[in-house]
Amino acid sequence: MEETHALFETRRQKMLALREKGVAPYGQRFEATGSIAEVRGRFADGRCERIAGRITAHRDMGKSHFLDLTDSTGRLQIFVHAKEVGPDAYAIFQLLDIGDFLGVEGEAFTTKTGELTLRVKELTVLSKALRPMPDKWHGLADVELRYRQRYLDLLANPESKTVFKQRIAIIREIRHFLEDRGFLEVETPMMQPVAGGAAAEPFKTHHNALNMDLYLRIAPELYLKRLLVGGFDRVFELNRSFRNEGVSRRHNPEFTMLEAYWAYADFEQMADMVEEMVTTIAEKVIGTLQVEHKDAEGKVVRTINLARPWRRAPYKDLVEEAVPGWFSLTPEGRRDKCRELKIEISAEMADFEVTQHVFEKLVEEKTFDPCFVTHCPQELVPLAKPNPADPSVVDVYELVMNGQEISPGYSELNDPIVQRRRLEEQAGEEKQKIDEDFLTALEHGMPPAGGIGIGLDRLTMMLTGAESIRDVILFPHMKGRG
RNA sequence: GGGUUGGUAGCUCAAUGGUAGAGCAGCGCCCUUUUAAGGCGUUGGUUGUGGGUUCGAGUCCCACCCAACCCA
Repeated sequence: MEETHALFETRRQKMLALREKGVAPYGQRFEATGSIAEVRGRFADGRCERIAGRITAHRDMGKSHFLDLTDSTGRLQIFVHAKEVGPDAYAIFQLLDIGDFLGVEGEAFTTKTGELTLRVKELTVLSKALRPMPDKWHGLADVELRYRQRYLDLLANPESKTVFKQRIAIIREIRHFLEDRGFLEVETPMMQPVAGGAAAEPFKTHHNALNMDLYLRIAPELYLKRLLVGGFDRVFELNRSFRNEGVSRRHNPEFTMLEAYWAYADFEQMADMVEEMVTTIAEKVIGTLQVEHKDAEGKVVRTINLARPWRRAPYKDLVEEAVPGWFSLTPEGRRDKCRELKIEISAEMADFEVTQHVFEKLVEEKTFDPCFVTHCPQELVPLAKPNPADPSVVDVYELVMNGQEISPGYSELNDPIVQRRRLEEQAGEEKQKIDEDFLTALEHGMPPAGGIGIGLDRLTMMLTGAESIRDVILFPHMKGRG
């Protein structure tokens, strides 16, 4: 797209022509009498108003021109006629295009077709657009352009804008919900000397002045727990974490996570809270507990029922439901069963991994209504507290919905000796991966606590019906153009 | 990483191996109440990039780039 392109050049010439007429093509502040929605709301024939917005349509009738002016609150038709604005302003008007920003002053009237309109008396050029807008009727369909040039997607596709407004509302309501319950929002380091709190590959960076390597956090967990040690009983953080792994429909290298910790609570109270939080938000933001997911043609492909109470079931029961008799089989019998069910497994997999694979394929991917999976095997969640009655399982829930894992919740491990042993086992030879400062904090005493993590991007996908994480992240990660 | 599909004008899309087209946008003209305004005319292309086959390639073959989907 060279800048000598004819469409670009035509608009650039118009911009220069404006300058020659003494009109600044990139204007100053403009005092409107109200937003377009406000002006619409108090519309009365004969009333004088000043509005500003982008020109989004132009219907040229010869001497009469009807244009749409659009701001973030809505659209209003304006009427431009040489007799109303005078010859000088009309000459300026003829240098304007769809996409330009314009301020106008005019008198309200209603056309014979009933359209609310401003009869323009005075116009102020606010900004000249040098590149054309996307197709007004078809919008911007090219998914690659929609992601790479999100501003065009937002301008051309109203449904895309709606999803992002819903995302903003979801995040706002989560904050309200937690603050109402006495949780304090905190900020902890995104650059950490040791990337802890999850098993994931971190991004590495370097601090020049201190000559030290740092990692972008893969989770805020270990710092939030330090705050429990420090006497903050209810804390949460709602912000970005980073994982240096693949990009897919469900993964973006930077993603938004909510983590919350509640002293003296356990995983079941956390499950209660998550259930209440998600249903409250769904009702406030989406307006329903029956969330519809549609295909490209607009046909409903599934409906997620968020009505309470949400199902809670032990991991083993769910696997048995999917494959009756699974836990009576020998390890070899389970592998045979997988072949029979056409579930791919590899020879190196441990037995618990084979079961987990069956869980993912036959339970997780087929569970659309929310379900708290409890009593997960200890091997799957090495950092969690063992269940007092059955040490082979841990006091953890995994919330599954929309075919994905959305949120884990723990009764947090607060025994510093056991925590050290677990971290050492996890780190193996790589002792530098152990956050000693965190272990020191635990040794000073951390109250028993419940904790949760929720992937905000996936939660937003579930609530808005988006099928790709790129549809809920304004500027998703993309490869450089070749 | 593997497979499938796709990339053509600013945008949305066509085009049996045989002259690269339409709608919108743009440009010019007509029109004083339009709603995707309308009418007449018109500009605009290294068909993702680089090779190859062929008398002739958007189309067939190879490599690469980017994207979507599926799989790992």
